[in-house]
Amino acid sequence: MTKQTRGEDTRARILISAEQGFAQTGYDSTGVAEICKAAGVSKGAFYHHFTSKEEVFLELLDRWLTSLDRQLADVAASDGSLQEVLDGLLKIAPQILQEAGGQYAILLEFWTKARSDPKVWQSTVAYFQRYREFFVGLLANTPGGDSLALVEREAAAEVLVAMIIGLLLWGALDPKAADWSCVTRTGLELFTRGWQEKGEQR
Amino acid sequence: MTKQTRGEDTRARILISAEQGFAQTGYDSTGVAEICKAAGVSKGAFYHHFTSKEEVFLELLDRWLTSLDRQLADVAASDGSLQEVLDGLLKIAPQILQEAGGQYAILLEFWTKARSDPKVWQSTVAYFQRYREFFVGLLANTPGGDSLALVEREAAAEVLVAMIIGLLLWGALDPKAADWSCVTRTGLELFTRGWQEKGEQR
DNA sequence: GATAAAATACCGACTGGTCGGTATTTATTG
DNA sequence: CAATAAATACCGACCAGTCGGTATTTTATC
Repeated sequence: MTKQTRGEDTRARILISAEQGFAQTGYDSTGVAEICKAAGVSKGAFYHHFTSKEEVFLELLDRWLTSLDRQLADVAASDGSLQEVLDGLLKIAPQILQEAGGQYAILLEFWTKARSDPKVWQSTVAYFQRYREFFVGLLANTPGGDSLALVEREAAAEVLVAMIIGLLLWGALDPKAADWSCVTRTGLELFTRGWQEKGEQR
Repeated sequence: MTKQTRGEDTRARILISAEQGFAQTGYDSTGVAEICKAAGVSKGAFYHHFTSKEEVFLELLDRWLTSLDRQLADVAASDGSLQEVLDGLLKIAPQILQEAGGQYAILLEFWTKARSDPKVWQSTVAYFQRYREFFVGLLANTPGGDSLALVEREAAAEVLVAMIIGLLLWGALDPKAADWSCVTRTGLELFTRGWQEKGEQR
Protein backbone atom coordinates (compact mmCIF):
# COMPACT_ATOMS: atom_id res chain seq x y z
CA MET A 1 0.00 0.00 0.00
CA THR A 2 1.43 3.36 -0.92
CA LYS A 3 1.89 6.02 1.66
CA GLN A 4 -0.96 8.11 0.30
CA THR A 5 -3.57 5.40 0.23
CA ARG A 6 -2.53 4.27 3.66
CA GLY A 7 -3.09 7.78 4.98
CA GLU A 8 -6.43 8.05 3.26
CA ASP A 9 -7.47 4.73 4.68
CA THR A 10 -6.57 5.77 8.22
CA ARG A 11 -8.43 9.00 7.78
CA ALA A 12 -11.51 7.22 6.49
CA ARG A 13 -11.46 4.72 9.33
CA ILE A 14 -11.31 7.53 11.86
CA LEU A 15 -14.30 9.25 10.25
CA ILE A 16 -16.35 6.06 10.25
CA SER A 17 -15.60 5.25 13.86
CA ALA A 18 -16.28 8.81 14.92
CA GLU A 19 -19.62 8.82 13.11
CA GLN A 20 -20.65 5.59 14.77
CA GLY A 21 -19.59 6.83 18.16
CA PHE A 22 -21.33 10.18 17.83
CA ALA A 23 -24.48 8.52 16.51
CA GLN A 24 -24.60 5.91 19.23
CA THR A 25 -23.60 7.77 22.36
CA GLY A 26 -23.30 11.41 21.38
CA TYR A 27 -20.45 13.82 20.73
CA ASP A 28 -19.45 14.56 24.29
CA SER A 29 -19.47 11.04 25.60
CA THR A 30 -17.45 9.71 22.69
CA GLY A 31 -13.80 10.20 23.60
CA VAL A 32 -10.96 10.56 21.14
CA ALA A 33 -9.31 7.49 22.64
CA GLU A 34 -12.47 5.52 22.05
CA ILE A 35 -12.66 6.61 18.43
CA CYS A 36 -9.04 5.64 17.91
CA LYS A 37 -9.52 2.24 19.47
CA ALA A 38 -12.56 1.51 17.31
CA ALA A 39 -10.65 2.62 14.23
CA GLY A 40 -7.64 0.54 15.18
CA VAL A 41 -5.46 3.64 15.15
CA SER A 42 -3.33 5.51 17.64
CA LYS A 43 -3.93 8.92 19.04
CA GLY A 44 -0.92 10.19 17.15
CA ALA A 45 -2.50 9.14 13.89
CA PHE A 46 -5.72 10.88 14.87
CA TYR A 47 -4.00 14.19 15.52
CA HIS A 48 -1.89 13.74 12.45
CA HIS A 49 -5.00 13.83 10.27
CA PHE A 50 -7.20 16.17 12.27
CA THR A 51 -6.40 19.20 14.39
CA SER A 52 -9.19 18.51 16.86
CA LYS A 53 -12.15 16.35 17.67
CA GLU A 54 -14.40 19.17 16.57
CA GLU A 55 -12.84 19.18 13.12
CA VAL A 56 -13.86 15.58 12.67
CA PHE A 57 -17.40 16.49 13.66
CA LEU A 58 -17.52 19.39 11.22
CA GLU A 59 -16.24 17.22 8.40
CA LEU A 60 -18.97 14.68 9.11
CA LEU A 61 -21.56 17.44 9.07
CA ASP A 62 -20.17 18.74 5.80
CA ARG A 63 -20.30 15.31 4.21
CA TRP A 64 -23.88 14.77 5.32
CA LEU A 65 -24.97 18.12 3.90
CA THR A 66 -23.18 17.52 0.62
CA SER A 67 -24.73 14.09 0.25
CA LEU A 68 -28.18 15.46 1.03
CA ASP A 69 -27.80 18.27 -1.45
CA ARG A 70 -26.77 15.91 -4.18
CA GLN A 71 -29.81 13.75 -3.61
CA LEU A 72 -32.13 16.71 -3.48
CA ALA A 73 -30.66 18.08 -6.69
CA ASP A 74 -31.52 14.82 -8.42
CA VAL A 75 -35.12 15.09 -7.32
CA ALA A 76 -35.35 18.77 -8.17
CA ALA A 77 -33.98 18.14 -11.65
CA SER A 78 -37.03 16.04 -12.46
CA ASP A 79 -38.87 19.39 -12.70
CA GLY A 80 -42.27 17.84 -12.10
CA SER A 81 -45.39 18.72 -10.17
CA LEU A 82 -45.71 18.84 -6.40
CA GLN A 83 -47.00 15.30 -6.40
CA GLU A 84 -44.20 14.02 -8.56
CA VAL A 85 -41.42 15.69 -6.64
CA LEU A 86 -42.79 14.56 -3.30
CA ASP A 87 -43.03 11.05 -4.70
CA GLY A 88 -39.41 11.35 -5.75
CA LEU A 89 -38.52 12.48 -2.26
CA LEU A 90 -40.34 9.55 -0.81
CA LYS A 91 -38.36 7.20 -2.97
CA ILE A 92 -35.00 8.44 -1.76
CA ALA A 93 -36.16 8.86 1.84
CA PRO A 94 -35.43 5.28 2.93
CA GLN A 95 -32.05 5.52 1.30
CA ILE A 96 -31.24 8.60 3.34
CA LEU A 97 -32.75 7.25 6.51
CA GLN A 98 -31.40 3.75 6.47
CA GLU A 99 -27.99 4.59 5.16
CA ALA A 100 -25.14 3.17 7.18
CA GLY A 101 -27.50 1.03 9.21
CA GLY A 102 -29.44 3.69 11.03
CA GLN A 103 -26.43 5.84 11.75
CA TYR A 104 -28.55 8.83 10.85
CA ALA A 105 -29.07 9.30 14.55
CA ILE A 106 -26.10 11.56 14.19
CA LEU A 107 -28.58 14.13 12.93
CA LEU A 108 -29.69 14.61 16.50
CA GLU A 109 -26.10 15.31 17.37
CA PHE A 110 -25.85 17.95 14.65
CA TRP A 111 -28.97 19.64 15.90
CA THR A 112 -27.87 19.52 19.50
CA LYS A 113 -24.45 20.88 18.84
CA ALA A 114 -25.94 23.61 16.68
CA ARG A 115 -26.99 25.31 19.88
CA SER A 116 -23.53 25.65 21.31
CA ASP A 117 -21.38 25.82 18.19
CA PRO A 118 -21.93 28.81 15.88
CA LYS A 119 -20.46 27.03 12.87
CA VAL A 120 -22.74 24.05 13.26
CA TRP A 121 -25.67 26.34 13.95
CA GLN A 122 -25.11 28.28 10.77
CA SER A 123 -24.84 25.17 8.62
CA THR A 124 -27.88 23.61 10.21
CA VAL A 125 -30.12 26.64 10.04
CA ALA A 126 -28.92 27.36 6.52
CA TYR A 127 -29.98 24.02 5.18
CA PHE A 128 -33.33 24.21 6.91
CA GLN A 129 -33.77 27.47 5.04
CA ARG A 130 -32.51 26.00 1.80
CA TYR A 131 -35.12 23.28 1.85
CA ARG A 132 -37.73 25.80 2.83
CA GLU A 133 -36.86 27.83 -0.26
CA PHE A 134 -36.92 24.72 -2.38
CA PHE A 135 -40.44 23.90 -1.28
CA VAL A 136 -41.60 27.48 -1.65
CA GLY A 137 -40.57 27.36 -5.31
CA LEU A 138 -42.14 23.97 -5.70
CA LEU A 139 -45.47 25.09 -4.28
CA ALA A 140 -45.58 28.02 -6.69
CA ASN A 141 -45.59 25.54 -9.57
CA THR A 142 -48.55 23.68 -8.16
CA PRO A 143 -51.96 24.00 -9.82
CA GLY A 144 -53.77 26.60 -7.77
CA GLY A 145 -50.67 27.27 -5.74
CA ASP A 146 -49.82 30.47 -7.53
CA SER A 147 -53.16 31.90 -6.46
CA LEU A 148 -52.01 31.92 -2.87
CA ALA A 149 -49.93 34.66 -1.29
CA LEU A 150 -46.21 34.23 -0.84
CA VAL A 151 -46.54 34.18 2.95
CA GLU A 152 -48.92 31.27 2.67
CA ARG A 153 -46.53 29.34 0.47
CA GLU A 154 -43.76 30.10 2.91
CA ALA A 155 -45.75 28.94 5.89
CA ALA A 156 -46.74 25.76 4.08
CA ALA A 157 -43.12 25.09 3.13
CA GLU A 158 -42.09 25.58 6.73
CA VAL A 159 -44.73 23.12 7.81
CA LEU A 160 -43.40 20.60 5.35
CA VAL A 161 -39.82 20.99 6.50
CA ALA A 162 -40.89 20.84 10.13
CA MET A 163 -42.78 17.65 9.46
CA ILE A 164 -39.73 16.06 7.92
CA ILE A 165 -37.55 17.21 10.80
CA GLY A 166 -40.01 15.79 13.28
CA LEU A 167 -40.18 12.48 11.48
CA LEU A 168 -36.40 12.27 11.43
CA LEU A 169 -36.12 13.08 15.09
CA TRP A 170 -38.81 10.70 16.23
CA GLY A 171 -37.51 8.02 13.89
CA ALA A 172 -33.98 8.47 15.21
CA LEU A 173 -35.20 8.27 18.78
CA ASP A 174 -37.55 5.35 18.41
CA PRO A 175 -36.98 3.48 15.15
CA LYS A 176 -39.35 0.66 16.02
CA ALA A 177 -42.28 2.81 17.14
CA ALA A 178 -43.80 2.87 13.68
CA ASP A 179 -43.29 2.07 10.04
CA TRP A 180 -41.65 5.36 9.34
CA SER A 181 -41.60 5.16 5.57
CA CYS A 182 -45.32 4.49 5.66
CA VAL A 183 -45.90 7.40 8.02
CA THR A 184 -43.82 9.65 5.79
CA ARG A 185 -45.95 8.67 2.83
CA THR A 186 -49.10 9.51 4.75
CA GLY A 187 -47.61 12.81 5.79
CA LEU A 188 -46.72 13.90 2.30
CA GLU A 189 -50.12 12.74 1.08
CA LEU A 190 -52.02 14.66 3.74
CA PHE A 191 -49.93 17.70 3.04
CA THR A 192 -50.57 17.55 -0.70
CA ARG A 193 -54.30 17.11 -0.24
CA GLY A 194 -54.54 19.89 2.30
CA TRP A 195 -52.58 22.24 0.11
CA GLN A 196 -54.57 21.57 -3.05
CA GLU A 197 -57.82 21.83 -1.18
CA LYS A 198 -56.71 25.17 0.16
CA GLY A 199 -55.79 26.40 -3.30
CA GLU A 200 -59.09 25.36 -4.78
CA GLN A 201 -61.06 27.38 -2.30
CA ARG A 202 -59.86 30.59 -3.89
CA MET B 1 -38.14 33.01 56.98
CA THR B 2 -38.70 29.59 58.41
CA LYS B 3 -36.26 26.81 57.83
CA GLN B 4 -38.62 24.97 55.55
CA THR B 5 -39.42 27.84 53.24
CA ARG B 6 -35.76 28.74 53.08
CA GLY B 7 -34.94 25.24 51.91
CA GLU B 8 -37.71 25.28 49.35
CA ASP B 9 -36.50 28.60 48.07
CA THR B 10 -32.94 27.32 47.64
CA ARG B 11 -34.19 24.25 45.88
CA ALA B 12 -36.31 26.32 43.53
CA ARG B 13 -33.41 28.64 42.72
CA ILE B 14 -31.21 25.68 41.85
CA LEU B 15 -33.87 24.29 39.52
CA ILE B 16 -34.32 27.62 37.77
CA SER B 17 -30.61 28.16 37.26
CA ALA B 18 -30.13 24.61 36.07
CA GLU B 19 -32.97 24.96 33.59
CA GLN B 20 -31.50 28.15 32.20
CA GLY B 21 -28.06 26.63 31.95
CA PHE B 22 -29.26 23.46 30.28
CA ALA B 23 -31.43 25.42 27.86
CA GLN B 24 -28.69 27.85 26.93
CA THR B 25 -25.57 25.74 26.69
CA GLY B 26 -26.70 22.15 27.14
CA TYR B 27 -26.53 19.58 29.89
CA ASP B 28 -22.91 18.55 29.54
CA SER B 29 -21.42 21.99 29.26
CA THR B 30 -23.32 23.32 32.24
CA GLY B 31 -21.28 22.52 35.32
CA VAL B 32 -22.67 22.09 38.79
CA ALA B 33 -20.42 24.91 39.98
CA GLU B 34 -21.90 27.16 37.33
CA ILE B 35 -25.44 26.32 38.36
CA CYS B 36 -24.58 27.02 41.97
CA LYS B 37 -23.02 30.35 41.17
CA ALA B 38 -26.03 31.44 39.13
CA ALA B 39 -28.34 30.36 41.93
CA GLY B 40 -26.23 32.14 44.55
CA VAL B 41 -25.79 28.90 46.42
CA SER B 42 -22.90 26.71 47.45
CA LYS B 43 -22.08 23.30 46.14
CA GLY B 44 -22.89 21.89 49.51
CA ALA B 45 -26.41 23.22 49.28
CA PHE B 46 -26.76 21.70 45.84
CA TYR B 47 -25.82 18.24 47.03
CA HIS B 48 -27.92 18.68 50.10
CA HIS B 49 -31.04 19.00 47.97
CA PHE B 50 -30.13 16.71 45.10
CA THR B 51 -28.11 13.53 44.94
CA SER B 52 -26.69 14.29 41.52
CA LYS B 53 -26.75 16.63 38.56
CA GLU B 54 -28.80 14.07 36.72
CA GLU B 55 -31.48 14.12 39.38
CA VAL B 56 -31.96 17.81 38.76
CA PHE B 57 -32.34 17.12 35.07
CA LEU B 58 -34.88 14.37 35.66
CA GLU B 59 -36.90 16.60 37.95
CA LEU B 60 -36.98 19.30 35.28
CA LEU B 61 -38.14 16.74 32.73
CA ASP B 62 -40.81 15.53 35.10
CA ARG B 63 -42.07 19.04 35.73
CA TRP B 64 -42.23 19.77 32.02
CA LEU B 65 -44.20 16.60 31.33
CA THR B 66 -46.59 17.23 34.17
CA SER B 67 -47.22 20.76 33.02
CA LEU B 68 -47.79 19.62 29.46
CA ASP B 69 -50.17 16.91 30.55
CA ARG B 70 -52.20 19.35 32.59
CA GLN B 71 -52.56 21.69 29.66
CA LEU B 72 -53.45 18.90 27.29
CA ALA B 73 -56.02 17.57 29.71
CA ASP B 74 -57.72 20.97 29.68
CA VAL B 75 -57.96 20.90 25.92
CA ALA B 76 -59.09 17.29 25.80
CA ALA B 77 -61.81 17.99 28.34
CA SER B 78 -63.51 20.32 25.88
CA ASP B 79 -64.57 17.13 24.07
CA GLY B 80 -65.09 18.88 20.76
CA SER B 81 -64.42 18.14 17.11
CA LEU B 82 -61.02 17.84 15.51
CA GLN B 83 -61.18 21.46 14.48
CA GLU B 84 -62.16 22.66 17.92
CA VAL B 85 -59.52 20.69 19.76
CA LEU B 86 -56.78 21.76 17.37
CA ASP B 87 -57.94 25.35 17.82
CA GLY B 88 -57.68 24.82 21.55
CA LEU B 89 -54.19 23.46 21.08
CA LEU B 90 -53.26 26.45 19.03
CA LYS B 91 -54.45 28.75 21.76
CA ILE B 92 -52.21 27.24 24.39
CA ALA B 93 -49.28 26.71 22.03
CA PRO B 94 -47.77 30.17 22.47
CA GLN B 95 -48.12 29.83 26.22
CA ILE B 96 -46.16 26.60 26.14
CA LEU B 97 -43.61 27.86 23.67
CA GLN B 98 -42.93 31.27 25.08
CA GLU B 99 -43.02 30.25 28.71
CA ALA B 100 -40.03 31.33 30.72
CA GLY B 101 -38.77 33.50 27.89
CA GLY B 102 -37.94 30.87 25.34
CA GLN B 103 -36.36 28.52 27.82
CA TYR B 104 -38.17 25.72 26.06
CA ALA B 105 -34.93 25.11 24.22
CA ILE B 106 -34.40 22.64 27.03
CA LEU B 107 -36.65 20.35 25.01
CA LEU B 108 -33.73 19.73 22.71
CA GLU B 109 -31.73 18.72 25.72
CA PHE B 110 -34.41 16.25 26.77
CA TRP B 111 -34.47 14.72 23.33
CA THR B 112 -30.70 14.54 23.10
CA LYS B 113 -30.26 12.98 26.49
CA ALA B 114 -33.01 10.50 25.70
CA ARG B 115 -30.51 8.69 23.51
CA SER B 116 -27.98 8.03 26.25
CA ASP B 117 -30.17 7.87 29.33
CA PRO B 118 -32.74 5.06 29.49
CA LYS B 119 -34.90 6.90 32.01
CA VAL B 120 -35.10 10.01 29.89
CA TRP B 121 -35.65 7.90 26.80
CA GLN B 122 -38.57 6.12 28.33
CA SER B 123 -40.25 9.30 29.48
CA THR B 124 -39.72 10.99 26.15
CA VAL B 125 -40.87 8.14 23.97
CA ALA B 126 -43.78 7.51 26.29
CA TYR B 127 -45.16 10.99 25.92
CA PHE B 128 -44.71 10.96 22.18
CA GLN B 129 -46.85 7.81 22.26
CA ARG B 130 -49.35 9.36 24.63
CA TYR B 131 -49.98 12.25 22.31
CA ARG B 132 -50.14 9.88 19.40
CA GLU B 133 -52.89 7.95 21.19
CA PHE B 134 -54.67 11.14 22.03
CA PHE B 135 -54.79 12.17 18.39
CA VAL B 136 -55.80 8.70 17.24
CA GLY B 137 -58.84 8.93 19.48
CA LEU B 138 -59.52 12.45 18.33
CA LEU B 139 -59.41 11.51 14.67
CA ALA B 140 -61.93 8.72 15.23
CA ASN B 141 -64.45 11.33 16.35
CA THR B 142 -64.01 13.32 13.17
CA PRO B 143 -66.76 13.33 10.54
CA GLY B 144 -65.65 10.75 8.01
CA GLY B 145 -62.74 9.75 10.18
CA ASP B 146 -64.36 6.59 11.42
CA SER B 147 -64.61 5.35 7.87
CA LEU B 148 -60.84 5.07 7.70
CA ALA B 149 -58.86 2.12 8.98
CA LEU B 150 -57.10 2.27 12.31
CA VAL B 151 -53.68 2.15 10.69
CA GLU B 152 -54.54 5.23 8.72
CA ARG B 153 -55.65 7.10 11.79
CA GLU B 154 -52.46 6.02 13.51
CA ALA B 155 -50.27 7.17 10.66
CA ALA B 156 -52.06 10.49 10.54
CA ALA B 157 -51.67 10.95 14.27
CA GLU B 158 -47.98 10.20 13.95
CA VAL B 159 -47.70 12.80 11.24
CA LEU B 160 -49.36 15.33 13.47
CA VAL B 161 -47.08 14.62 16.41
CA ALA B 162 -44.03 14.67 14.14
CA MET B 163 -45.07 18.03 12.77
CA ILE B 164 -45.35 19.46 16.25
CA ILE B 165 -42.00 18.00 17.24
CA GLY B 166 -40.41 19.47 14.15
CA LEU B 167 -41.90 22.88 14.77
CA LEU B 168 -40.65 22.81 18.35
CA LEU B 169 -37.16 21.79 17.29
CA TRP B 170 -36.85 24.32 14.52
CA GLY B 171 -38.39 27.00 16.67
CA ALA B 172 -35.99 26.23 19.50
CA LEU B 173 -33.05 26.33 17.14
CA ASP B 174 -33.98 29.43 15.22
CA PRO B 175 -36.71 31.40 16.98
CA LYS B 176 -36.51 34.34 14.59
CA ALA B 177 -36.62 32.37 11.35
CA ALA B 178 -40.38 32.60 11.12
CA ASP B 179 -43.57 33.53 12.89
CA TRP B 180 -43.90 30.16 14.51
CA SER B 181 -47.39 30.58 15.87
CA CYS B 182 -48.52 31.51 12.37
CA VAL B 183 -46.74 28.52 10.88
CA THR B 184 -48.27 26.26 13.48
CA ARG B 185 -51.71 27.54 12.57
CA THR B 186 -51.04 26.81 8.90
CA GLY B 187 -49.80 23.37 9.77
CA LEU B 188 -52.86 22.41 11.76
CA GLU B 189 -55.08 23.87 9.06
CA LEU B 190 -53.39 21.94 6.26
CA PHE B 191 -53.55 18.79 8.30
CA THR B 192 -57.26 19.19 9.00
CA ARG B 193 -58.06 19.88 5.36
CA GLY B 194 -55.98 16.99 4.14
CA TRP B 195 -57.54 14.63 6.62
CA GLN B 196 -61.14 15.60 5.90
CA GLU B 197 -60.52 15.46 2.19
CA LYS B 198 -59.11 12.00 2.57
CA GLY B 199 -62.12 10.87 4.57
CA GLU B 200 -64.57 12.22 2.04
CA GLN B 201 -63.05 10.24 -0.76
CA ARG B 202 -64.26 7.00 0.76
C1' DG C 1 -39.56 29.58 79.27
C1' DA C 2 -34.89 28.34 79.65
C1' DT C 3 -31.59 24.92 78.23
C1' DA C 4 -29.99 21.01 76.03
C1' DA C 5 -30.23 17.97 72.16
C1' DA C 6 -31.22 16.87 67.62
C1' DA C 7 -32.16 17.79 63.04
C1' DT C 8 -31.76 20.47 59.04
C1' DA C 9 -29.49 23.77 55.89
C1' DC C 10 -25.42 25.19 54.21
C1' DC C 11 -20.40 26.07 53.24
C1' DG C 12 -16.11 25.50 50.39
C1' DA C 13 -11.69 23.17 50.06
C1' DC C 14 -10.36 18.98 48.20
C1' DT C 15 -10.09 14.58 45.35
C1' DG C 16 -10.07 11.08 41.98
C1' DG C 17 -10.56 10.44 37.53
C1' DT C 18 -11.51 11.66 32.75
C1' DC C 19 -10.30 13.60 28.48
C1' DG C 20 -8.62 16.73 24.79
C1' DG C 21 -4.48 17.78 23.21
C1' DT C 22 0.98 17.76 22.88
C1' DA C 23 5.84 16.27 22.61
C1' DT C 24 8.86 12.87 21.51
C1' DT C 25 10.15 8.80 19.45
C1' DT C 26 9.83 5.06 16.02
C1' DA C 27 8.54 3.00 11.56
C1' DT C 28 7.67 3.23 6.65
C1' DT C 29 7.88 4.95 2.11
C1' DG C 30 10.15 7.21 -1.95
C1' DC D 1 18.58 10.15 3.90
C1' DA D 2 14.61 12.98 3.71
C1' DA D 3 9.71 13.21 4.72
C1' DT D 4 5.48 11.56 5.95
C1' DA D 5 2.72 8.40 8.98
C1' DA D 6 1.98 6.49 13.22
C1' DA D 7 2.88 5.05 18.16
C1' DT D 8 3.41 6.13 23.10
C1' DA D 9 4.06 8.56 27.09
C1' DC D 10 2.58 12.40 29.15
C1' DC D 11 0.46 17.09 30.56
C1' DG D 12 -2.83 20.16 32.45
C1' DA D 13 -7.48 21.62 32.75
C1' DC D 14 -11.78 20.55 34.19
C1' DC D 15 -15.53 18.66 36.80
C1' DA D 16 -18.87 15.69 39.40
C1' DG D 17 -19.07 14.43 43.66
C1' DT D 18 -17.18 14.12 48.85
C1' DC D 19 -16.38 15.43 53.42
C1' DG D 20 -15.47 17.71 57.68
C1' DG D 21 -17.21 21.30 59.73
C1' DT D 22 -20.48 25.53 60.91
C1' DA D 23 -24.87 28.04 61.44
C1' DT D 24 -29.66 28.04 62.22
C1' DT D 25 -33.98 26.25 63.42
C1' DT D 26 -36.94 22.88 65.71
C1' DT D 27 -37.98 19.60 69.38
C1' DA D 28 -37.55 17.65 74.01
C1' DT D 29 -36.81 18.01 78.90
C1' DC D 30 -37.15 20.04 83.24
